[in-house]
Order: sequence, then structure tokens, then C-alpha cells
Amino acid sequence: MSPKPAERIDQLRRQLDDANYRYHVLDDPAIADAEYDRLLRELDELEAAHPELVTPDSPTQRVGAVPSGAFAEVRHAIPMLSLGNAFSDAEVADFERRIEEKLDRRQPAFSAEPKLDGLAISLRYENGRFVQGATRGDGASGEDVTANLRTIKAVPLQLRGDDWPKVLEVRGEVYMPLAAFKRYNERALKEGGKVLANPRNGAAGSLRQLDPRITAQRPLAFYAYAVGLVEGGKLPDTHSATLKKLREWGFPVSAESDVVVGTEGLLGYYRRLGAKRDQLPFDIDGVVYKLDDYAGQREMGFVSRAPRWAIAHKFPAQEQSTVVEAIDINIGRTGAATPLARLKPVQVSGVVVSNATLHNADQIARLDVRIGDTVIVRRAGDVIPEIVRVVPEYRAPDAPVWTMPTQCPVCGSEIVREEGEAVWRCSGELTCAAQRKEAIGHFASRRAMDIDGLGDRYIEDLSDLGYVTSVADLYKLTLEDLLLMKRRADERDGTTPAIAAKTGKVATKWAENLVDAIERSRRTTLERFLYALGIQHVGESTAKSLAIWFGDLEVIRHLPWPLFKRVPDVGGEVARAIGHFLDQSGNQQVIDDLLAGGVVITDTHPPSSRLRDGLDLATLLVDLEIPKITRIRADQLATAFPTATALLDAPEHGYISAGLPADTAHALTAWLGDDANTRLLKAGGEALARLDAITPAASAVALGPLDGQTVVLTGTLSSLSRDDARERLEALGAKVAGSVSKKTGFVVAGEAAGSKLDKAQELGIEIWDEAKLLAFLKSHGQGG
DNA sequence: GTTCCTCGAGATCC
DNA sequence: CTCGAGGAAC
Repeated sequence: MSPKPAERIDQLRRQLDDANYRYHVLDDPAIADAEYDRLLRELDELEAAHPELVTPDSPTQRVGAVPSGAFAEVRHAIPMLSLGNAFSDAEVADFERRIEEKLDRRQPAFSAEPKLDGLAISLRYENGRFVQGATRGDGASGEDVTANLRTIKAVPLQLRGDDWPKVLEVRGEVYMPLAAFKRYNERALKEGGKVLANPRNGAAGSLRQLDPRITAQRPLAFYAYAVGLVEGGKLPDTHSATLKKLREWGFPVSAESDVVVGTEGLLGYYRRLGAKRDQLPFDIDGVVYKLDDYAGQREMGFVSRAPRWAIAHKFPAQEQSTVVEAIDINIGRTGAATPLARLKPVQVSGVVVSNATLHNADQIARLDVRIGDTVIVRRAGDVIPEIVRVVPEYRAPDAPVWTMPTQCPVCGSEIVREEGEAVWRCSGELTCAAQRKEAIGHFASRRAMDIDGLGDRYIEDLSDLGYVTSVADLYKLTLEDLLLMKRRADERDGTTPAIAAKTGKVATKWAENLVDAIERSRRTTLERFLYALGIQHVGESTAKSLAIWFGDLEVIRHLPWPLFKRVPDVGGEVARAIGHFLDQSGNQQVIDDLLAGGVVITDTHPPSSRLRDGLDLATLLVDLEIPKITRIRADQLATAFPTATALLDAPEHGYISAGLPADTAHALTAWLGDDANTRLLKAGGEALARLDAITPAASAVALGPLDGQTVVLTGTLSSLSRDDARERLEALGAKVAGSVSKKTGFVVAGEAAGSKLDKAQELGIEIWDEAKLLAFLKSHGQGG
């Protein structure tokens, strides 16, 4: 007998609240996400069936809400900086050289110390007494964790001696010593308490306890490594002397810190510590070098939020060994068959890794990975798991060499490889269910038609049960179709349909939402529409260019392929791919069906006046890639013949009279001997005339302040989304690119910026922080 | 040769 | 969100 709904609702709410609290506040998730979702769904359905039992504080009433206000915010008087990273000796040498050059000083002295893997905090002392402690947060402000910091015995509550400044901020790292971490977990295991995932999370989670009594039981330690605000007192002239002073005042300072000289000194320290790494009582992920004297530091200054006088030299990414349990093939939207290694789950630098891409067959061959092999994995750039190499000693003697399957695991079509290409492709195209599903998923994705709620699961069912075979079918779906589909899917899976509300009928809300989302997606832009079609080589950027340059779907869809080359960054390959797509009657039919299904492109406009450049017969002839027809020959022909038709009607000696050498004229005749080419030239000529009629005359274009600049965004911006930032920058004439090169004008670095920021620093490219970006946008009318 | 875009991938966060 | 491979454009 199941419990009464009111009791069950109560129980669920308590479970969910508990899970939420442990997740958000304790940094110690108790249940898996899927379990959480399941409980929430159950509660949601129960509440739907009993609306009178819904209360404002039910977890369903604040889904995704983050508990806030647990800790007060503290603004750091002096921001807590982040550090640039070096991963190689060469980068360290560059760092040292930049300092030598700028300060015009040989072999400067550095203070070197281990970089602990813990949590950066700031401690404030007034008149020698500990008054406030805060986490680093975003560097500008953090959380007030004073009460918790007080419980750490390594944090002095009262400074020793009497020569300390009236106001002193000390920065350092809270961490959990390895031995204490191990002891704590052993005890927790025995007593059935919660086990900490790793020392770093242990330290972070402990500091964010709302109840300081819990923090007190955690074995936390602390090292001081820097000083922030100083008032009413004076510090020594060097960092190393300051560390000594801090020690006198009662702060623990790493015993490993040292003063070294020049690049040799830095690298020597790195190797000494690297050799000791395993014996240290705490985790470190690298070492930090700081120019020792403060005068030099001041002179070096800052780039963005990182000082130019300090750098973190990271140890190589952590590697782990595991076993390849299987090598699966994934079929992508374009049919690309990507091998994927299924790994025995293993912890690598803090996360559990169970899959690793092998990119392509060549990669597997290079590594010679075989099923059952023991392999070394690491996280590339500390993010993407990758297989570094195989451990040959552990290979079974009879393990066969892996080869790419010859047939698609989904549709059975042949898997083939284009001459000279690296990727293998399933040749099934849209007869392959995997490719169809991926195509639909791409069409519905946020950056394409943005059909919210059409996730993998529904696509799977809609496709498998035959409701949707082309993307146009989405716009024929009715509420009844969806409900029927769900019923059939439930029958197939043997699942019970969810029961809804008062009517006692099957739940329908999801279907209503999906129908609404499909309806909303009908109004779209040309750029999104073109991208959504999933034409090979046409990603967001190319779709946008096409939309800007041609402005009109009806123009585009009947354009012969050479004309697409008029768009910058579109060359023969891409143009042909677009032409090939449009040549297929099935694709034209899909476009017709989409329009008939109510899709409306809202931003149709005449072609860009810039298109006028090169909108002539000579350029068309060049773009057609006719053998032997160079720019010069094309110009001669265009001078002699006013139109494509005239050219077509002329005999071969007509081309010779136009100035062409005999063999070139002959090549042209031969080329025109192919009917398809004749049609292409004819269609090209007609398209020229059409475009000529609708393209406005070129006009002077107002230049934006960032015209011609390439900008790269990285990290998370807090006050506006990436898309937003991109649009505004583009409105000012900038080109927003995805990767940093020496042509990049400047890089906008938000929080948690990754390798792009490193690359920018390496290349010495200007770096803007969010504040600078906002100020710039504002001063150019793109604020707010 | 350089630079950029496309495409596919995995993990984390919610 | 980020990374890496590959390939297209210039």
C-alpha cells in the first residue's frame, strides 16, 4: 500500500531540500543528478495531481534556484590577482627575459615557492587582531568566511611581536594536508560519515560550511604567501623578507620557499621541487616565481588581472593508466565516423574519465591502441581526456590490431574515405538514421532554429517511430501526433504513461510546450535558417556571410555555385558544397516544405552593395574554374562578348579573335562540350543579370571604431553573455574570432579564461578585462 | 605558410 | 565551455 499523497509529498520535499543543501552549500553531493531529477519529477507529478497541496516553498517552485546570502560579500581592498601560467622551460625563459629587458637588469632575484592546490583566501588584521577573512571569489570580492577561518589553528588570531602595520591583509592558501585527508576519510568510512572526494574539494567544502563547528572538525591548514592592503606600518623591500616577517608575526610560511637567480635558478628550483613532489605533505600543481624586490614589481606592472612580475610554472598534466574496454564508432551529422574509446572509469586531475575521443583512424593507428590495452590518459589542457600512449607490456599477446569497420553500425552502409582525407564517412547520407537524427538535432539546436525542448530523446522517438524523417516534418507535427507518438513509445518500452492532474488523463504539458516551441521557431533569420540546413562547410560564420551578402533565400537557393565565391572566405570547395546541396531536388523540396510549413525569414533584404565588386562576366569565368582560363583570358573574353549568351553562341574561332591562344580557345570549347558546363555558364549569366538588377549601387560604408580589428572572447563575462558581447563588438565593426593568433587585435578575458588567454599573453597581445570592454562599449553607444 | 572555420568530442554546471 | 584535428581560404 503506497503512502498518502500528502505524506509522500512531504517526504519528497525533505529529500530534495536535503540534496539541494548538500549540493550547493556543503559542496558534497549526496545523490546522483539523475536520482535528484527523478525525485523532482515525482514531486512535480504528484503536485500536478493535487494542486491544493502546492506550497510556495516547495522545491518545484524554485527549480534551479541557488541558495544565496549564506555568506556576506566582502570587497577586497586590493584585488586578489590571478597568475599567468608557464608549461615549458621556454615560457619560463621568456618570462625571465621580459623582466631583464624591461628592468634592464641581469639575473634578477626571484622568490620561488610551491603552488598549493587549495583555496586562496585573504585575512584582515586590525591592530594585530584577526577581524575578517574572505575567499578569493572572483578576485574583486569574495565571501566572508571569518567564523570558519577562526577554527583553523594555523590562522593566528592575534599577531606576535609589535612591529606590524595597523591594518594588514595577508593572503594565503587554505589546504588539507594529505595525511590528515587520508585519516579523515578512513574515520568517515568507518563511522559511515561523508567521504571527501579529494583534498582540494575537502578544503573548499569545509570553508563553505555554514556551521563553523563542522569546519572545526576538518583538518585544515594554512600557508601565507602574500600581503594585500597595508596601512599604518611598513613592510620590507622584498617579498622574501616579507615572508620572513610574516613568519615572525605568527603565520605559517612554506618551508620550501627559496630565493633563486635568473632562468637557471628558476628551472633548477622547479626540478628540485618536482623531484620532491611525491614526498611533500600536500598536493601541489606547480611552483610560483615572483620577482623578489617590490620596486621591480611596481615597474613591471600588470596585464589585465595578472601581474607581469610573477608566473605559475605548472607541472605536467597528471596522467593515469586505465584499460580500453571497447572502441565504439560514432556517426556524426555529416556521416563522419569517429572512434571513441570506452575506458574503465579512472580519476584524472580531479574528475572521473570514462571516454576519450580517438579523433580518427589515423590517430588509432599512430598510437596502435587495441581493445583491452592498458593506456595512459590525461586531460588535454586539463579539460578534454585523451590517450597519450599504450603500455605495451600489458598487452595480451593475441590482441588484434584495430581496424575501422567497413559498415556503418547504424545503417549498414559502407564506410568510406575520400582520397587524401582523414575522416571516414558513412555513405548512407540521409538513409542513415544516425545522420538523420543528428541533422534534426542540429536543425533544432539553439544556434540554429532554436526549438527549445526538442532534445535527443524526443528526436530519437520521433525518428524511430517514423514521425519525422526530414526536418520539414517538424512543422507538420500536431499535438495529437506527439501524444500518439508518446503512447506508442511507451508501449514499445513497456513504460507507464505519466498521469496528469485533475482530469486523470495522460500528461500533455510537454507536448504543448514542444508545439509552442516549434511555433516560436517559425520566425527566424536567414542566417539561422542557412546554418540550420546543415550544409557541409557552412557553419555559423559562413551562414552569416551568405545572409549578409545575398540577403534573400530565394536569391540564394537558385544561385549557380560559382557565384558563392563572391563572398569573402568562401572559396571553390565551400561554394561547390553549397551548390551540391542546392542541386539536389530533395533538399529544394525540404526548403519548400519548410516554407509551406510556415517558416518565415524575417530579415530578407537586397544583396549587399559590396557584392557589386566582381559582379561581372570576367569574374564569373574565373570562378567557373575552366581549364586554362586565367584572369587575363577571362578579361579578354569579357571585353569581346557582352554577355554569357553571346559567349556561348560564338564559335571557337570567335574566342581566338577575342585574343585567346588556340589551345586555350580549344580548352574552352571542350569544356563547353559538357552540357552541364553550358548550363552552368548560362545560369551564371542569368544570375549576374538578376543580381545586377536587385543589388543597390555601392555606397560609402560608415566605419565602426573597431573596423578591421579581430577580437577574441574567452572566459565568462559576468554582466553580459558572450553572444551579446559578440553582437556589440560586431556592431562596432570588429570581427570576433574563435582563436588567438598574431593578427588578433585584442583579447577580452573574463573569469576562468583558459588557454586563449595564455596564448594571448605569450604573443604579447593586448588583453582587456570586462570593465574595459564595458567602458569601451558604453563610450561607443553599445552600452546598456 | 598562416589563420581561421567547421566539426566532433567530453565534462561540468545546473 | 573548451579542446584538438583537419581542412579551406588567402
